[in-house]
Parts: sequence; C-alpha cells; structure tokens
Amino acid sequence: MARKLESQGRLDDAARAGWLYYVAGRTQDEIAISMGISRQSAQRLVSLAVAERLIKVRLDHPIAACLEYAVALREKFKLRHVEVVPSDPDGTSSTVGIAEAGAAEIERWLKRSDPIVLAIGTGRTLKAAVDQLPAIECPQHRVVSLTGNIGPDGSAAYYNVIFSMADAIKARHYPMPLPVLVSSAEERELLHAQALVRSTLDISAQADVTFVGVGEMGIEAPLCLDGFLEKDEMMALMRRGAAGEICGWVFDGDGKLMSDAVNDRVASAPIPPREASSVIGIAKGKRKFEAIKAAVTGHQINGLITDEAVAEFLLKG
Amino acid sequence: MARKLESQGRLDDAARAGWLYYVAGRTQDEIAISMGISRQSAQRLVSLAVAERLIKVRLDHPIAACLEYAVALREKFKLRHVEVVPSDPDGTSSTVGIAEAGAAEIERWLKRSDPIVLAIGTGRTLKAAVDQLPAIECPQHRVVSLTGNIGPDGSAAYYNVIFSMADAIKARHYPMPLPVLVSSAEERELLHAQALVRSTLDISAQADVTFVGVGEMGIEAPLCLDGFLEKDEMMALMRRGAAGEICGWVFDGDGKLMSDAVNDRVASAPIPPREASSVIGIAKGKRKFEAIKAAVTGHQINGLITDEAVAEFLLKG
DNA sequence: TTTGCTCATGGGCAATTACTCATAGTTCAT
DNA sequence: ATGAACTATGAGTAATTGCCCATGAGCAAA
Repeated sequence: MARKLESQGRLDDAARAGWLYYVAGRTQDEIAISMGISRQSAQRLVSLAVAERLIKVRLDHPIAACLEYAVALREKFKLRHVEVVPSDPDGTSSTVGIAEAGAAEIERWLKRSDPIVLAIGTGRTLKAAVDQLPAIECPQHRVVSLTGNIGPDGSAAYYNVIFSMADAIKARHYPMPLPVLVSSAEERELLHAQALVRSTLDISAQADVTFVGVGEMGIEAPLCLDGFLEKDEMMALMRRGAAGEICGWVFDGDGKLMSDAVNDRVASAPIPPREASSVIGIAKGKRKFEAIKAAVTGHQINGLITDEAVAEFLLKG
Repeated sequence: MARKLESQGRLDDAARAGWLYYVAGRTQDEIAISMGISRQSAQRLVSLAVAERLIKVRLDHPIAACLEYAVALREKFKLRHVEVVPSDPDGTSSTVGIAEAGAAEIERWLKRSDPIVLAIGTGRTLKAAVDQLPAIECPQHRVVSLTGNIGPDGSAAYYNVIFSMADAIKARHYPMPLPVLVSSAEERELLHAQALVRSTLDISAQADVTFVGVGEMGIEAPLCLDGFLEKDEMMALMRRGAAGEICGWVFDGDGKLMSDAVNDRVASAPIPPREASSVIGIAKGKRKFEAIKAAVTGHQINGLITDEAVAEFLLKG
C-alpha cells in the first residue's frame, strides 16, 4: 500500500520533472533546485518520465509520416536504406520529389573521399535523379553502367544516365555499348566476350553501391515503350507470372529471377550482390506497386527510395 | 533554384532532424552522419525544428496535486471542466504549459465527428493555445469569433485567433469585423445590424463550446495595452468595482456583468449561455487571480484551464 | 538480531549538446 | 565591378546531460 503510493508519488514527480524539462524548457539543475532534490535525481525523474511514456512527442510536419514509413519498411523487408518522400497528392509526374531524394542519396555516396565503384541502371526515374545532381568533381570514383545504352534500332540510348552522370561529376565511367535485350543467348555470350564489355562487366561486379530503377510489366512498361519487347511478348511474360524488371532482368511476384527465354536475352550485367553492397531502387507510382513489392520481397534490391503511396501499399500487405 | 524551395527544403530537413532526435532518439552526431552534414548543422536543424514549433511535446499524466486541485475546483465553483497544469516556479511566460493544455482540450472537441459550433474569444493566451494545434482537418465544424478582430486604430487584429485556428483545422469560420469597444451604444446597435455581423452573432449564440481568455483590470491589462481603454477610463472602472473582463465584457468582484457605460460599448457577442454549453476560460498568472476568481464565482465561465498557483488561490478563499 | 535483497541517492566522469565567434560565401544596391 | 549587409558554416568551448558505481536506507526472511 505504502509502496504503491510511494511509486505513485514518484511517477507524479517524474511527470512534474518531465513537464518542467520538456514543456517549460528548464534545465535539470533548475528543476532539481525547485523540487529540492539533487540534479541526478532530477535527471532520473526526467528519464523515468520518458521511459514511462508520460512524455509524448510528436512532429507536426508531413515528413513525420514518411520517416515512420521508412523505419517500418526497413524493418519489414530487411532493407539497408529506405527513404520515403511525401506523395504529391495530384502530381502526375512520376519523378517529382523522388528525383531530388535520389540525387541527394547519390551525392552522399559521391562525397566519400575513399574511391568507390558506383553502378547505375537505366530508366526515366534514374535519369531524373541524375539530372538533379550538382556539378561536383569526384575523380576518385568510378561509375559503371549495368545496362546497355543502345536502343533496339541501334540508335544511341534513350535514358542516357551514365553519360549525364559522368558529365556532372567528372569521374571515370564505363558505359555498356549494348542494347538491353539482344536476339538470343548466343548473341549475348558473343557480345559479352568483347574486351570492352568484359571490363565493364568486371567492374560492375565490384560495385560498392548501385542505383537502379524498377520497371513494371504491362503494355505501358518501359521495356515495351522503348521497343525492346513487343506487346505480345509482354503479354506472354505476364501470363508466365512476371511482376517487374530491373535493368531488364525479369522477376516474378516473389522477386525471383525467372528462368525465361526473355531473361536469357538480357545483355545487362547481373545486379551486383546484395549481400556485399547496397543496391538501391528508385521508383514510385501506382503502376509500379507490384513490381516494387516483388523487388523488395525477393531482395533484388536492399535499398529503396520511394513515396508515401508505395510505402503504404508495401506495409499494408 | 528558387529561394522558396530552398527554405522549404530547410524546414523539411529540420523536421527530419527533429524527428530523428526526439522521436527516434538518435544523437545529433548520428543524425549528422546520416544526413551528410556537420554535427553543428544537425544541432541547428534540431533547434530550428523546436523554434518553428514543428516539435510538439505534451505530458500525458494527471499529476496528483493538479488532479486534486481540479476536483476541488470543479466542486467548489460548480464547473463542468477543470484542468490544472503544474506551475513553472520562476517561469516568466504567461502561456507556457497552459497553451499546450488548452490546445489539447480544443483538440478533444475538434475530434468529435458530429458537427459542432466552436466559439473563440481573443487574447494572448488563447492565441498561444491555438498555435499549438496540429493541422487536423475538421470541415464538419464551424468556428465563430465572439470578439472583433479590428484594433482601436482600425488596423487588423492583434491576436488573430480565429484565422490562425481556421487555418489549422480547415473549418468554416466566422470572424467579426468590429473592434472590441466602439464609441457608443448607438454605434454598436448600428454595427450589429449589419447582415454579416448579424449572422456571426446568431451562430455564436448556438456555440456548443467556447474558449475565452480572462482579462484582468489595471493599467497593464490587455484592454489598456491594446489601446481600447485609456488609463483614466480603466482607473475609473476599477473604482466602480471592476474585477475582470471576458471578450471585453467587464464584470465585478462577484462576477456579475456591470451596468456600466463601458459595457454598453462592447461590440462582442454575448458570452454563450453557460447553462446550455461549455464556456472554458484559459488563464493563469498572479495578476489574473482576482479576475479569474470573479469569473468562476459569477459563472461567467463554467470551465477553467489554469495552473497550480491560481488553483491554490481559488481554493484558499 | 542478522542476513540478504532492492532501490534511491549523490559523486564523478564521459558523452552530448548549446552557444560564441571568426570566416567564407551570397545577395543586393551602388 | 565593388563593397556593405546578411547568412550559413565549422571550430572551439562552456554548459548540460547520461551513466556507472559505491553507499546506505528500508524491509522481509531466517
């Protein structure tokens, strides 16, 4: 009884100390004096108030929700790095917000003074992110492309990510003079045997960090729009369970790379190992929901930069 | 890049840093590393988040002493709702603590799903409370001002409570384009006859809950500081027995509205009926002792949010 | 009464945070 | 272009806080 009252009184004191500290903004010394206790006791009361969750802190800013999503996603999918940007309610652009966040993350890596190998995929989102990079000279790093920069018609690349990037940061760069998809597995072997391509592939395998887009399936998918896949090929792929692709590598709903004729024709470098390096996907948008979910589920990527809408979807299931 | 965007981004960063510091409990060093900035910059962002009121702290614990005071006050003055916050021993601010408590109570009403009419007075304390409100959308409610928002010199309001509030909660709002005091009873009638003012008055009479400040008498009183009353008018009022005012309505030591020339000039809406609705006063401080006592004694208010010092005073007499 | 346990306390110290100051970069008016 | 005014930055330092530990009070069981 007395014990109970005592500890009740202690909680009251904790509440009072916590109030004086967090709400009134007094120092623990002042609190100690006004409550007639030692500073250490005041400190204990304040931390007790926190431990007992008497003190509720909340952040009144759109960012708050994003940060909470990020923590939850990192936990749920065992990711190394997650960034969630606020969704633009009526934004139609698929790159606004996310591009800036992607650029900021790329920049963080570039600012390192020790030399790193940075691998880059392709796609509209990635291009938008790279376009946000400021001109910072990083001659110590190397940038390597995972995917070819040749269009299906033999023309130069659509989303010329690596050249834009190298231009901005003045680093050595290793493009891949191939299309994303070639006509057969045999052709791929032939092309990959070329010395130039060979060295690019070797470097890509050493990547410290990789940034890739995540492509969805469907007749509006990048692979179709850019002419690498015909509509009927795409439909067939989807019937076989394809959920999305990264650098052309098609995976199913569990995020497993498919044993499929299409994957045999992918000329891109393999996605660098997720165990040893950071592979960060940059993607958002309703159309990519399933593709992103599959990618994180199957650990095709171990980092994700996305928006609130995607985060909600991923946490819901 | 636009300056606007820059400072927006800075607030975002501040929010992020504040969240990491207060909610996630990281040190400023860790935050600095993860955001790629110096420790000092991280510290600045955290304090910016506090300064910009992005961080809201509240104490979720009825401190025994305060709770006892509250019960005793509710009993003694037949009040519907009493809240007592701890006094800050040597705090000079007249709003610290009470503003958060006021905001929490306002929030409780706003969270109701059935539409209500919420009436609001004016004053520094009320403004401080409203500034603590988070952004919650309550389009079902209506907010009406009891007092004018025009200064004695014709300028816009001093403590623009209702606009701040409407801004935070996105509800329909009905301000009153009048000064607190006009020159004569006749002018008041004339102004009150205007259609716009008329409808605001009608709505205010239907208020489900009302939040008001309690003003004291004296040459330091709000009415004087804000220029509505000259010093000699105030002195005369006090000689005639004035003890305090709510929305400009002056009452005596028993809390009875005075039959006085000054009250004939008050352009505010009448205080909504205490029998049918909650009228909650928010006030603390030694200078307001007598005014608050009169207000609760005469049932000008039937709810009170105040601090320990006032509670002790009210219970002593 | 003794023993053994729990727990609050205050001292001391290391970690963390707040603040001041000098400097470098920017803006803006001349 | 030039310089004043302003702002952000990093270093350095003082203030504040967090934590470990030895101590002793309170209390229940032996």
